Amino acid sequence: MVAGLWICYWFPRLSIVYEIPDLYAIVLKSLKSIPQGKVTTYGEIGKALGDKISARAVGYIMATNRWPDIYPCYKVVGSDGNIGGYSLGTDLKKRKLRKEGIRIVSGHIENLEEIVVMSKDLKIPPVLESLQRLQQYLGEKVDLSNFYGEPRYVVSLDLGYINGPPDINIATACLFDLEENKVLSLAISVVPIFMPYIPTYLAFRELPAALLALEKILDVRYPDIIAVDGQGILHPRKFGIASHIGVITNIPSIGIAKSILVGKVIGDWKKYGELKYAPIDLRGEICGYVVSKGKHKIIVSPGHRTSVDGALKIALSLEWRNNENEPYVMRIPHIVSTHFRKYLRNLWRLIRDKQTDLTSFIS
DNA sequence: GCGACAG
DNA sequence: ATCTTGTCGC
Ligand SMILES: [Mg+2]
Repeated sequence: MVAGLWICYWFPRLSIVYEIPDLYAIVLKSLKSIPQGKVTTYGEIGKALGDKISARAVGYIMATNRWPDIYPCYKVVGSDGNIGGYSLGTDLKKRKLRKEGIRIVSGHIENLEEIVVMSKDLKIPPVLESLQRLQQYLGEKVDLSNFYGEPRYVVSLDLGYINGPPDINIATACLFDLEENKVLSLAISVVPIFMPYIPTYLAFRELPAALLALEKILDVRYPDIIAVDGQGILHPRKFGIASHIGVITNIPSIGIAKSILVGKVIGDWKKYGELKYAPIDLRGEICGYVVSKGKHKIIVSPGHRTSVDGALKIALSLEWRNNENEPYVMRIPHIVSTHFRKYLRNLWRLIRDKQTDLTSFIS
């Protein structure tokens, strides 16, 4: 009997989750239609998906292909003609390509333009275009006027990953009382996901697990605001994951990230107690701020029903502990997700390897 | 060739 | 984001 550890889960009620494509299946299945003697590139597949920025994610899907005999990922090479990597060895990739009559000189295909299958000829629907349109459509609903009053109850959201495939998300939603500075509730979700990380499409990777945990917390209490690990409107389409969660729940939200996706810090730092902050410009508009404490920094931007200044004001009010790299309220879901991930990983290793220690592990 | 790319 | 031990800095 093969060892197993199964986590049972259900989908969030919010319907966006059903629109998220299985990029692994789409890309892997498309490889079967590449004719003998032809190849394609990571970039062409990315273009066919609807955004060339996904080229590296395509590489990740190839690298983690568990069925190389069924899905011929050796037919995908670099756009400069370099044949690229192969988990079964680069030599085998060369041999498989040569067997189809493809000429390779020092790891390089000389006549790539003659044998490459272009994006329009790949059997791949432009799913990223649809997701981008969804971001633009929902982005028009973002409200940047500030909600009324001082926030007391906040839900902070963050995730950890177990690498697959399928990758698994562990999301933690933390209901936190800013007045008493204490945790009121935690909700943890474990969800397999079929979207790789693609810059500017992060939400579609993290939304299913994040919403599942968030919905459970909303059964306890609606918070004044949701603080999401990621960007709000500091996004090419002004619709990062914090805005996305804000709009589909219609709850005020802010994004708190550790680095910038787009935009530029404008000089002109100001002091606020132990903190310093400076505005971030996106296409001539101030869309967020960098807030720093010592060597650590966070990037804050409004998500929904919050103003840029309102988001800054909240960020400046959050408590940082010791020399930690982010405010305490954001650190909790991060730590909980990480611990839960390690717990699951250790439990799995135990089931797989050393049955006899199971009782002592659990106690 | 270099830089840029939330998690 | 994760992998992974000891090691460096405050
Ligand atoms: Mg995170």
